Amino acid sequence: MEKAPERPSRAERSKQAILDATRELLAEGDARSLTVEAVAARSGVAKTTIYRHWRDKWELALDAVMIDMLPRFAAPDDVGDTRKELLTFTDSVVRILGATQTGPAMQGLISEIATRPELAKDYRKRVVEPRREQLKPWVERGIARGDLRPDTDVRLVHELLLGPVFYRLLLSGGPLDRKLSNSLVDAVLDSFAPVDSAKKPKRR
Amino acid sequence: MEKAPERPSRAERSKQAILDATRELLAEGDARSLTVEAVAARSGVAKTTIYRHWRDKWELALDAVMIDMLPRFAAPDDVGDTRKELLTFTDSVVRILGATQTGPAMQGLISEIATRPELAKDYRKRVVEPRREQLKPWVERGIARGDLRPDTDVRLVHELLLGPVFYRLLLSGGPLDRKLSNSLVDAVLDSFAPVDSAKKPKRR
Amino acid sequence: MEKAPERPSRAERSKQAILDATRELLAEGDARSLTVEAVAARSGVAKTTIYRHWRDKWELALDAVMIDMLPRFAAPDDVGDTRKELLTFTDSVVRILGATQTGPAMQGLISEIATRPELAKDYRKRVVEPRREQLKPWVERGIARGDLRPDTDVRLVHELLLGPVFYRLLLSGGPLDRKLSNSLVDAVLDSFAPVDSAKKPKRR
Amino acid sequence: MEKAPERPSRAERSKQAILDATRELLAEGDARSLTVEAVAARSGVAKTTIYRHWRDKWELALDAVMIDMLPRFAAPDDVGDTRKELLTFTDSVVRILGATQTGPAMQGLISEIATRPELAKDYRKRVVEPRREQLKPWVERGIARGDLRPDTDVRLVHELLLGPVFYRLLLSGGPLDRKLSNSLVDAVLDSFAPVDSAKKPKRR
DNA sequence: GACTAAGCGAGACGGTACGTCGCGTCTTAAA
DNA sequence: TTTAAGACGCGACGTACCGTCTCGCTTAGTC
Repeated sequence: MEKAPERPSRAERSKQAILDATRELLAEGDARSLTVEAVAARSGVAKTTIYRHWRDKWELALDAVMIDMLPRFAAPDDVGDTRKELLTFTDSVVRILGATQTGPAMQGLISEIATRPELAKDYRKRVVEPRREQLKPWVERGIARGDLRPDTDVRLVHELLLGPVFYRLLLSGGPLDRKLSNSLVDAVLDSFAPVDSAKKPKRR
Repeated sequence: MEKAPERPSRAERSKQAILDATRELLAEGDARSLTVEAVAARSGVAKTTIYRHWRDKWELALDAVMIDMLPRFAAPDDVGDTRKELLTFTDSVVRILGATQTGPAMQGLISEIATRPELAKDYRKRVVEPRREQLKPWVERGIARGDLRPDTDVRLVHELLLGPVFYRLLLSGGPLDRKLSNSLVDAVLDSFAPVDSAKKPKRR
Repeated sequence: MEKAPERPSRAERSKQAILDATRELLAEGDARSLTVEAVAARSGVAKTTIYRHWRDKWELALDAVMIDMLPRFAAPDDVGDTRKELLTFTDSVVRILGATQTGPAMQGLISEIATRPELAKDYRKRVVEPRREQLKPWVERGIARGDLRPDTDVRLVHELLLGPVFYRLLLSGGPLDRKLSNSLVDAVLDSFAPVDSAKKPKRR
Repeated sequence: MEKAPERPSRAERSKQAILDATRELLAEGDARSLTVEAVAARSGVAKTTIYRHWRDKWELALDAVMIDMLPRFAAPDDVGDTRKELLTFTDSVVRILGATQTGPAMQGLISEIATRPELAKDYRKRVVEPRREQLKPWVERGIARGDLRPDTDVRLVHELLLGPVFYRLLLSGGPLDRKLSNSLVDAVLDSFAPVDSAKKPKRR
């Protein structure tokens, strides 16, 4: 006989409740003011249960942030236009950080990520590297199309596109908007343009 | 008769002792594990005295970090070579963050800077803006020499040069070295090269 | 099968440890020099735990003092002799204040009791009133026996017997001894003697 | 030529300002909440100056209280009526403690007086003993008039009259009013009435 | 009538304890 | 057996006042 439609286990259910509560709380304040006690209260779960699943509140916060962040990564579809593709990539990040609760959350979380090896490793594995891998086919198609130099370094492209975004989020306070994405993509396209590229007009 | 060489006031002396102790402690751990109590103990100063001069440990930490950071800013001397000049600018930052205690300190401090308006404002006024102002004459000379386009945006140059550095420091974990500075300067020079620049060989 | 002899709960155990430590410390100094931090250290309990059970050190001190004071109240047994009964009452107080650590403790505590309504209320409810109630049957028997006037005011008797004792403890510094109790009881017996009492010799 | 009317020295003037400010502050709160800093601010005097004249705030507070208390002692005039005389004595204390700021001040001060030998000594010398001396002629006249027994103990009379007053002020919280003074004087008169006194009606 | 040293205001300092917060652990009782 | 509920040990926080210590400026009193 068929099993009922997979009611999640008790453990799964409380895990979910915890993550939901965490995301709610992150949306209300920033990660710095997140409190395990508040998460427990909000989710109706005992503090003990939280610690059963996460080492501490930072790992929990990182997990919660990822839930909102990961699904927003743009898929590396081929739309036949390198600029458009890079813009899709860059702008998805700009919007996540600039227009959702993920921005403030990352602001509060970043010190923990930067200073704790486990968190840093986790973040790189789940975010930095996937995003780099995702960028790769786009860059490769750009090279194939003659929009980028054959020796274009994906890593550097990645850093030139996202570094300034985080710099604004964390330090300079500049606006995270479409203009930024555009400028960054332009800069990268110019920077890695083939040496012998026809002197076509460079700006949109 | 000559005056004695101006012994600093008591207030100045304890302020200095506090800042020194803070810098020592930052050098030993990161900013996250900095403790007002430890600063007091190390400096031989009462906790109260620390709170008399700084709102909280983060403002203290920021001040202490600046002491090490600000004097390291390269002076915008004219050496007649735009690449060299931009490299001086970029590399000074890379070295401060990559080879001194300022790197770890900033890692622990950044969440506070990013989330607290007063700290953010202070940081921008004392670091971001001066650095941008400092970059301006270099960029202007680059334009004058025909190495950069006349419409080159100093702000964007600033962000393209430093954003990736912080991205490595905080998230991607990539190396902060001479190679990075070089790549960034190359990218910027290519990106903002005049449209009609002679097709001289682009790399060193 | 028999249950084990009810090991007290953790909460009870730490409460007890706190009270014990407090009583020890009160015995060593007076209530004014009592420190929550010292109580915590002595009892091996966290400061927080103390504040979980008592608003502040004064409520704790009062509780601790009561532990030593309350069980010493003499029971209002009928021994057939009004003088003896009143003496028992008075002397129990004189001895508690004069010969145990309760005296010094009360000296340090009294300002708080006198100035803080909650403490005052607590003290009256737990000490003043019970003691007055306790005195009542003795006075009533005294009236029945013809040793006291029928309109003898228990409250006033109470105050005449104890007021001078506290006055010595707190202000005049006179000795708290058997002689005092005797004098006070004599005074009260004379004061409230029936108008028509036979002119029996008035002193012992 | 005549000297101007003796302008007090600077030291005297600031001493006075300090005492005035202290009395004002005592009138606003109780002695427990008195702070040296507030006294300095209110009197426009430096903290140092306060400590030049008083060991600590308690000695200052005691001095300030005495200023209000001492002049209120009733003079032991002979009005030809023992009851009236004792009532004058008792009621002056009841009114000082019950109707002026001296009551609350004493409540906050008493623990210091009781626990610190210097303060206790000072208080006894300036208040307890003078008051006892003052009571003496009244008692003696009472004996001479046949209202009191020849062996009447002034000290005990003193304690029976004032002990209950302080007991109410500090612990029982009963009213400090004319009724109390009356009851106490009655009790004392009855208590120390000559053995062979005519059985005159005992109450007013 | 100017000079000088004591006394003063202002206010920072070292210090003790306060009462609070949030962490991560441990206990207890119920489901 | 796993969980919710919640007390606990701990470490640091930022605050309040204490009593002390400079530091110039005033202010009497002395030459």
